[in-house]
Amino acid sequence: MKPTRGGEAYRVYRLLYKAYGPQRWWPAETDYEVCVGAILTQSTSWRNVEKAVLNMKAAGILGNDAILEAKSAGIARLIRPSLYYNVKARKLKEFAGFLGREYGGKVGNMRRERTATLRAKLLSVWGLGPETVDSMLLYALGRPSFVVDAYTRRIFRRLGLTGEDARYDVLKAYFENHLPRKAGLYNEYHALIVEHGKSVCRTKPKCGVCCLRRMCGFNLKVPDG
DNA sequence: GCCCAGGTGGGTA
DNA sequence: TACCCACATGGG
Repeated sequence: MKPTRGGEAYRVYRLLYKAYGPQRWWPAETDYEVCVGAILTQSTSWRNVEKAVLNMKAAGILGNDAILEAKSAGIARLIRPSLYYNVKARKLKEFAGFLGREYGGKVGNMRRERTATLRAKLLSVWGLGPETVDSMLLYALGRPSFVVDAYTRRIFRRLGLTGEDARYDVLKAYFENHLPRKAGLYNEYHALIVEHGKSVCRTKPKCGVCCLRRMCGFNLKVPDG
């Protein structure tokens, strides 16, 4: 199917954009900070991630070499606000080891790789799953790799646009096959989904559908397949 | 007290 | 493949 701006996926995007305006993500100062944040935000609210990132900055360890040199226990203590701090300290070290070995410790050096190749390599790193990897690809490198998260799954299931138990790659393909392959669009779309999800769709609505469905006037069609 | 937060890895059947 | 659980804590 040819990606189009006329489909339901794009229509939902326009509704969200109208409701919340441009989000201009990712909230970070450097590409490296985006990657660190992508790991720290796993199953954690951004507010807590911010505290952890500030602690790392204050301690001067928000860099690849510094993370490699630091002790796991020391990193864990700093990132305590982001939850799961022991496993996340290991994840930061695993990522730093990978980046050091493969790309000289520079996020920018990953740009020489094709997206599919880089995605596969990042997924092979312990602690980096599809959402974390796609966040790095999209927000640190500007690659058009759609990020699927719990909000995405919840909202689009309630809208009836995706299956009840669609797997990550199926949801990702739904967006990438129904939208123009533009990083800027994916960037705003995921950010808008998170904004909507945390502000409105956090609790399960009594009607069982996302409030977006009301915004759409209940006229959304379920796409084929 | 209960539920959830921008997941992921490992174990089991 | 499909579940379950561990990781871990604070705020609504």
